[in-house]
Amino acid sequence: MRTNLSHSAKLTSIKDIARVARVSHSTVSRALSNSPLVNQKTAEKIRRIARDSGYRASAVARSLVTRRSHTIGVVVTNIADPFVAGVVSGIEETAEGHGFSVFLANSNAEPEREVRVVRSFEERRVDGIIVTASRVGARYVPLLSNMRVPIVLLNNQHPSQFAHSVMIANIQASLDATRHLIELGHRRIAYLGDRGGHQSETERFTGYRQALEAAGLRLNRRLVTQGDGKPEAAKGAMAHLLALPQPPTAVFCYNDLSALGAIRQIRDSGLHVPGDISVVGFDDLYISQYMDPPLTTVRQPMRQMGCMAMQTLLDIFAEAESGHDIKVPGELIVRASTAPPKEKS
Amino acid sequence: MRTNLSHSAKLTSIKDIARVARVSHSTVSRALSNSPLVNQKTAEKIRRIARDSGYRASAVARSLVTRRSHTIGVVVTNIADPFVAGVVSGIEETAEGHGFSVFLANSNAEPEREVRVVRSFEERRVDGIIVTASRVGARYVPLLSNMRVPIVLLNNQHPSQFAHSVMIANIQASLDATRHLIELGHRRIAYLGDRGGHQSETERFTGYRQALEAAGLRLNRRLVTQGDGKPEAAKGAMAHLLALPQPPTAVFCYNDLSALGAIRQIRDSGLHVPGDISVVGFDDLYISQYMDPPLTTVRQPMRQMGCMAMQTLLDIFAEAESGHDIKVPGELIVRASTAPPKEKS
DNA sequence: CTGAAAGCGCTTACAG
DNA sequence: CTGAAAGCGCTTACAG
Repeated sequence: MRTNLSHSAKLTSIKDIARVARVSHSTVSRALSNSPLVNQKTAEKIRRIARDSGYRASAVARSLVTRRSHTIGVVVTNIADPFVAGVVSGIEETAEGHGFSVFLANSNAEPEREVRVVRSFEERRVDGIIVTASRVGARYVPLLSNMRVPIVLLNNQHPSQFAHSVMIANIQASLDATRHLIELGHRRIAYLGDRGGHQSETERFTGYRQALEAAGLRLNRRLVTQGDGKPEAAKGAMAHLLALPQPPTAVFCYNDLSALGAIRQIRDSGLHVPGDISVVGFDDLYISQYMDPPLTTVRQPMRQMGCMAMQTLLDIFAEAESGHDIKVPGELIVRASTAPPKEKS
Repeated sequence: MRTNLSHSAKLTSIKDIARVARVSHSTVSRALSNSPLVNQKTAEKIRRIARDSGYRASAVARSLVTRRSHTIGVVVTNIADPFVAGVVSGIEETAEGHGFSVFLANSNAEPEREVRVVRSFEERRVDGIIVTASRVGARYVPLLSNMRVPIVLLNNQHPSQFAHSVMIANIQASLDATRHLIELGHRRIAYLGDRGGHQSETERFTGYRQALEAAGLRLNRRLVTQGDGKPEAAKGAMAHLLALPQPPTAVFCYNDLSALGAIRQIRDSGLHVPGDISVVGFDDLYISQYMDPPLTTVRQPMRQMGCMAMQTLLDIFAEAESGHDIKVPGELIVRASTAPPKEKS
């Protein structure tokens, strides 16, 4: 006598299955979690019933008792930023590979919203949180440090001592990028930054400054300007640089999107890249190799950094507390947007 | 006598709060959900205690009893695709605005993985699912149609009749784009498609074909080629078109990323856009206006489409079952990558 | 307005 | 190997 249950009504709980299998719900629970504490035959029968009926165990009920949700929360400024998307892709990849689901929330860089989503993550009892490229200020730190779940910060403004972090080695990478321009023969090198005040910005500027210094070049404040990490603002900043009595022959940009805007402006002004002005970016977005000209830039291994952040969380869950302030080296990718300056300056 | 609880040990459940407030946990529950069934003073006291102790209600416990998780699952092929990122951004925005959290999962366009993540969403008891730009084939449909939660498909291959959908009006938009090229005077217009077989691809090709037909132009099969929606494959396909004895004077691409690759190849072959060849894309990604030349393309309101998909879900939850097969019009954005052909053909 | 009770769907000692 | 029992942290009739 076989139990044929294909296409039968859905069994929605362990009790339903227990009833048709004529065992206790404890046994069903054990069978479905492959516990050895259950007779082989019985276990198989139970599993078959579960499969045939399309039963799906409730992760929420399980979470309630195990106190582990196998869920993490990821808060990003803006998922439409290609850097962020790359990172999230890496996070999701390794999370999924370990049976974790990921909640994603945009903060739009609004402090209140960032606080709100972190709060909601707490209520959902996530096992950990990753915060990517947050620019939210100091008032955010206390909230984070009060949390009972581990937090990993990725390229964040305020690497709080309460949290673990994954960061690109901004200073060294920016130094490399700027030195590349110096070695090409440039002397009037501009820095087109992000909005001031956060760590990545400060560090990238520092690398730029150190490279000039090491080459015995004077830092010219007029060649230091700000965008906001997006093309439009960079366009404006570039226009400003081009209007200078002595415009730069090269510009190191905070990121690739800024470089995109800068190049657009250079073109609109009737000049050429790299003929008239060399441009270097930061990120190596997927599209940067297809830009015109293909962009010289610092590669951040975005996916990999996402993986690392998730792996850090997994290590912490497993209590394999290793050193968790990871510094990832950037890599200078030289393409066609940089060349020796036309004129000697 | 005031209860001062700032900095006290964390109260982790409603019972803990009940104890210090000297009421039953039922009353605490009511107070925290702003039920009118509780004395004003008592309610305030309870809320103060909760606030001061950093208490966070467990959404998982609540979900278990209410059978609503206020959670949705979003499955995407690849979050690093800028179109997808735009859509997700819209979804998240309206979800957050209505107290919903979103699970994000990449399928990498692998059928097994897509099935796996949908299954995991079921276990997590999401209230609804949005599937974006899936290319997963027919074997996926039965899984979806068996689900007990509402599903919204966004620009999907197989708009199953079991699910609701939000789709760009591919045919009309592609017709407009191709007609734009015809009106500029082009006669040898190529179509650089995606991999065959899915709906968006088929429809965009149909629009292209209809435009030619309407203008009395013959469809030339040699001018129809395939990429995979990404720049690299498009580059190869473009190289193929350029090698033709009679190369096209214009090319309509499946999407902006394909256009990016096509333009790259045209440049690498020493030709100019739009001087030698006009190029039209589809999507209007954020970067497309900054490309060189700025890209003529069909705008898909990605964020808005994401909002619509989420709103559809919200409507269904509210049982305001309206018509839920939304067709969104595309908009042709004419920029600098298209111009009249040099030679008369 | 308030509390005791039942129950959401699981897991896991505990006792056989 | 199996089942009865307790409990995870909530909500919500039900009875006062």
